[in-house]
Amino acid sequence: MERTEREVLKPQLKKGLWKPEEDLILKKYVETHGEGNWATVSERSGLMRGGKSCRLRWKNYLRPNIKHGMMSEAEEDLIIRMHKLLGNRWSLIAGRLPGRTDNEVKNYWNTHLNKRCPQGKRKKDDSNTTTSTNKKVRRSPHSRPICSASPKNTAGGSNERKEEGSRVTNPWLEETKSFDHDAEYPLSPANYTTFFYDYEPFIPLLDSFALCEALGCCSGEETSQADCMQPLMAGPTLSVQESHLN
DNA sequence: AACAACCACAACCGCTTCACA
DNA sequence: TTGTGAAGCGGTTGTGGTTGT
Repeated sequence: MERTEREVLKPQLKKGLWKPEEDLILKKYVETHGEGNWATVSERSGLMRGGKSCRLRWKNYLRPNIKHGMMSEAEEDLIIRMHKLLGNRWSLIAGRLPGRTDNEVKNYWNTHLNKRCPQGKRKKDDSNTTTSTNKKVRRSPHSRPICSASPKNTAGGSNERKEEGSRVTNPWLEETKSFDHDAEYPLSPANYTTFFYDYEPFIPLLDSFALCEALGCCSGEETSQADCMQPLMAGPTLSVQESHLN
């Protein structure tokens, strides 16, 4: 078996599942030195793991207050509604679920909830979707997410940041202006299987109460939008809604 | 019992964005 | 203003357990 260039360059890095003793080392290291500087963790802690791997392991598994196990019905319901609203923005959704990580939410969606959305389920032979064979190919910004009317981001990148960004134009919206194939759904080119917005800042344009409605958090008795959203604002993020409410 | 198929989740990968020199 | 490393993100793959034949 030929070794890849990466393996030659970093032959010492271990991959695969973490062992309990490795967890212990990482946990002790972070407790002593704090989070951050992940690139140096391997050499300073003695772990034969890459910084990325250490960071992920800490973030998704070892960090205090991480909740493991079954999702409650409330959590599940919130994921569904948030996903409907935000699309595959797992970190944002996870931010609403104390103790849950983006990876966990993402996995839960893909393995449990996605099944309930058959029309959006990816097919292996669907040329519009990303498969193992086209993984390296940069995804078109117009690629559809599964089963959602969502502000899908383009491949990679942190999406919250984009919302705060100064980008004003959106190639997707610009391009749709010239679409003339479907008057009823001007934002939904015919070859896209589901309707969604590909423009992050669309969210602030949402009426707050519409947002509440989508999330089902309004009882009608709240005195303000902030009160209404309060139960969903437990986490540290969701800057979109928060900023919109302020 | 042995094997295959399926499922759930952990981990990896490639990319973008940010912070800072 | 630009370059670079670190961090964060979502998509995808790998692995181990479970179920069916």
